[in-house]
Parts: sequence; C-alpha cells; structure tokens
Amino acid sequence: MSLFSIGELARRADVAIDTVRYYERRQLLPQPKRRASGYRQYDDEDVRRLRFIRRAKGLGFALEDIRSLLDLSLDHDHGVHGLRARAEAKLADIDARIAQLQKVRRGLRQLVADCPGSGALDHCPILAALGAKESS
Amino acid sequence: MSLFSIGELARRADVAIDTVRYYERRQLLPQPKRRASGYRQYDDEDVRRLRFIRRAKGLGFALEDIRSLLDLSLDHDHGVHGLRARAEAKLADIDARIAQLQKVRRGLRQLVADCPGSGALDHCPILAALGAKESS
DNA sequence: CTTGACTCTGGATCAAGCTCCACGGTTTAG
DNA sequence: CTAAACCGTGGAGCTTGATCCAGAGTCAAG
Repeated sequence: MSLFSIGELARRADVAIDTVRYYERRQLLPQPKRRASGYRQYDDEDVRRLRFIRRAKGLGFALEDIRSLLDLSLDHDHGVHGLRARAEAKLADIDARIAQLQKVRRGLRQLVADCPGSGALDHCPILAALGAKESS
Repeated sequence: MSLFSIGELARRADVAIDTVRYYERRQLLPQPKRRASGYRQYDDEDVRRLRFIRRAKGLGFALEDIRSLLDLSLDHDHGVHGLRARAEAKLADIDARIAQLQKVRRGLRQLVADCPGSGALDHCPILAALGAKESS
C-alpha cells in the first residue's frame, strides 16, 4: 500500500487534516492526485514534506519562507539561477539565529548556575547576554 | 535627563509607540510612572527591557515566553522556587532549537555545495537533513 | 494665546496560521 | 442495505501580535 488518504497522511505527519488542506491552498504541498470520487491520495514523499514543514515552522520560519526553502530544494534539476544566492542568504539568516540563541543560552546557563543557593546576581544575566549591544 | 516620554522610548528601542503600550497591557513592560498629566515616563532600564523583548521575539519566542523569561530574570531576589526548573526547561528548549537549526544549516550548506555546476543531487539534502527521523 | 507636535484611552482592524462548520457525497464493516 | 466513519468545498471564526483611529487633553515655541 503506497497511496493513502488525507486522514492517514495527517495522522502520519501528526498535523490536523484541515492543516493539510490549508498547506495545499498555500502551495506548501502540491496538488495531490485524486481518485474518481475526488478524494485526495498521498504517498510517503508527502509525509516527509509535511514533517519538514512542521519542523521548519517550529524553528520560526514563516510559511512563505518554508515554501521558498522547499522550492529551492526541488529546483535542483532545473536551472541554477539564483539558487545558490537564495540558499546562501537563508544560511546567513540561520547562522544569525543560531548565534543569538547561543547568547540566550549562555545567559540562561549563567542564571541557572548562579542561582542554586539563592543567588547573588545583582542584575539579570539574561538581560546582560542580549541587552548589551544595540543593533538588530 | 534620565526620564523620558513614550515617544522617546519607542525611538530609542526602535519599536512603534503603539507596541510599547501593547506590551504594557500584555505585562511585558511594567506600569510606568506617570506625570501629573497622565503622560508615561520611562528610563534607560525600560529601553534595555524593550530591546531584550525585540531580540527574543526575533528568535521566535512568543510574548508569553518572553514574559516568563523576564519574570525569571527579575525574580532573583525573591524565592528560588521553581526558578531553576523553569530556567532549565527553557534551556533544553533552546538547545533543541539550536540543534534543529544546525541540521537545516548542514542541509542547506550541502545544497549550496552540491549545486555549483548544476548539481547531481538526486533528492533534496534539506529534506534529508530534517526529514529523516520522526519525533517532534 | 495659538499652533503644531505629543499623549491618553478604548476599541476597531489587520495579517498569519490555523481551526471549525454545514451540507452533502463516499467507503466500508457487518 | 445501512450505519459509522471519511472526505469534499467554501467560508466563517479564532489567536497572536500588532497597528490604527477618533475624540480629547497637554506641552513647548513664538
């Protein structure tokens, strides 16, 4: 059995059925095959794709971003127009996110480390970690 | 001059005035002092706090999360009840985010690396990077 | 005092991302 | 054949995070 229903897809990828249809509308998922009755049919590829979307979303990417990531990754057998450029921009964006998260992380760890007894921190290490410099 | 208006605060922290009032309503900012006229008064501490919020938001934290991070960091001179636990949970969350981002990063880098000419990737490295295992 | 720039409050409105609903056809187990 | 469980469509509704607006008071410069 390699084809299954929308409900099955939703279950396998752990998202709501309505969400699947919503993603289809938003072009994050391709138009699926239909059987005579009009029922949608999916395969494992769709499950993978949906899971990818779920993860990317969890990382704070907007659906639009995810769509472009997906396009990016599936364009490979077409031209290599601005592909690299777009991918590299994404990459820089991700690096920045990681760096910022690591700052927060350090701040939090310090908070945890300094607090055990009842703490002597005179002002918040988290605020310090992120609040120090301006910039965006 | 150590006290200033809401407009000035907004300018210094680079957010909209309405956003400042909105954050106040949502308890991310404390109730500010008021002058006789009812005008709000702020100081540098508020600027720092606001900037912190802006950054955390940029990392994908929900306002509610940010509020709790903030509470966490300002609770230090109160009890150390579940502080550590909360902070550690946050920390684990952040570590997970970083790990996931790094996966995407690797996938993207591979995409960039493999594509230069016109690529021979038979299926998306990004999907591979994130799509492999189940879990949340 | 007048004018223009600010500020106040409360509520309406927005965009994103879902989620729910009604009404009607389809499948499938018994 | 029939009931229960699914699925389809289109559109309304909800949550989050802002943003905008009206009507009215305040401030600072000239």
